[in-house]
Amino acid sequence: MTNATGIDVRSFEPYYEQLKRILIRDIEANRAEGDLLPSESEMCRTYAVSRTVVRQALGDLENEGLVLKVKGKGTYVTGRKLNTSFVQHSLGFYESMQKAGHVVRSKTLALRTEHCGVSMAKLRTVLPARLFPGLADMDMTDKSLYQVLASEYGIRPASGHRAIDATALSSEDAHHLRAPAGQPALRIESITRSAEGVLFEYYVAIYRGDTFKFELEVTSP
Amino acid sequence: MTNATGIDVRSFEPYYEQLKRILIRDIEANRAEGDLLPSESEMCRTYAVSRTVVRQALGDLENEGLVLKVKGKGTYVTGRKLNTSFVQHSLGFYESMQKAGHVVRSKTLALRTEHCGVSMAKLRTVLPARLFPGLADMDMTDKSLYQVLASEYGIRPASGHRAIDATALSSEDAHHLRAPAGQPALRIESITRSAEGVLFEYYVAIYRGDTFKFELEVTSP
DNA sequence: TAGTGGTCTAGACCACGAC
DNA sequence: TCGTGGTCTAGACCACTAT
Repeated sequence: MTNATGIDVRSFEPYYEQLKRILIRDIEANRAEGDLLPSESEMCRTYAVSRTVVRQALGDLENEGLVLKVKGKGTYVTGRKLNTSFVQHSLGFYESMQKAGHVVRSKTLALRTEHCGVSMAKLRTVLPARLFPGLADMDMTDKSLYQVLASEYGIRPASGHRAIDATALSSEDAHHLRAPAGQPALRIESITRSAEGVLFEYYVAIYRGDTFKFELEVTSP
Repeated sequence: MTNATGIDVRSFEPYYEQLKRILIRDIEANRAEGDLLPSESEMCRTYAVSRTVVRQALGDLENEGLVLKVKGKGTYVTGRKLNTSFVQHSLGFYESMQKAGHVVRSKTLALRTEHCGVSMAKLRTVLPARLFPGLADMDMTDKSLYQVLASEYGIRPASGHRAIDATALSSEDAHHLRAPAGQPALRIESITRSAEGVLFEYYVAIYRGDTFKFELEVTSP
């Protein structure tokens, strides 16, 4: 039996593609962000297809950022690329995240500082150990790295270099960001120098592609 | 039977993750770009796993840009993130591509100009039709849009805004860039103003994440 | 304990590409 | 014709979540 909301077995289009279209239409018409979709086995019954088909359709939709699958709970509708944030260039990570309204927490691991912008970005910062004695012991939980460097060491960022590319989330980064591995991510590699020209900071930041945007103003030379 | 290059059935790691590691090691050690990997059914026999496992591993590797699956032919090794290029900010597309040593060809489609940086980037440019009478008829095959705008209309870019995010390649863009759909891509949305403040150009550029990098120098305000 | 998504098996038929 | 990857079925067991 085939109807307007079912799978057409005579179509040349694969079942999972048909199902994707059905689900997208359903989500856009009837679901809000955070809504729980029917379970995979229920979709099997509803659309009379095997779980392989349902999982391929939902897997594609997850890769496209429309839904999020959570083991043991279900499949949720996510925001649809609407919640972009802003990162001003020439700002430190903490400042730019705060400016965008995000809470920033950080953990200090030896001389490695790892910031976690609430399931948004992942960051690895490397600082020359010689320049910053005692930095590893400092409480950075709710302070900017730049604030600490300025107040404790008198070093302020003056210029820097940023390299931006797109990459697929590694499984480790995906875990930190609570996003599917392989999902597109913005990767920003950064070097910062003080006014004296001392190269004092290097970091690599990973941003979820579906929730982040990097914006800058440019002028002619 | 388990050996150094096989699947460990006692491991907590899923078979497809183990197989991914095995294949990545094999590719990095023994394969060159363009090489044909063993078929899926041969991998099933070699590693004593079902085709589901092999397909999940190869599907992940394709999403990560390491291999390319071709129906009826097989699975090929692709280039591995080595060929990054540079795009200077505050430059037009043509200039930045040329600076990076790329050949730029373009097609004029009505008032739409589409540049194709030899399987590297895809670009859509929108210009206000009122400001540029006759632009659609001009030969832009090997000229910069900015060159034409300056020589024919006396308009020069002075300032602009860039928004950069990461996205998955749509199947259409993937076709143009000869890359797998879903692969991470850098998306740059750009607005350019003349010295008089006239907003005269808007474009969206899609760059393959595995071959492109966007670099900029920043200074403290 | 019951339900969910994650992983896996052992098959099957298909369209496509090379021969 | 034969081998390839693409799609699909009908099961199974698992870890995780909630109650």
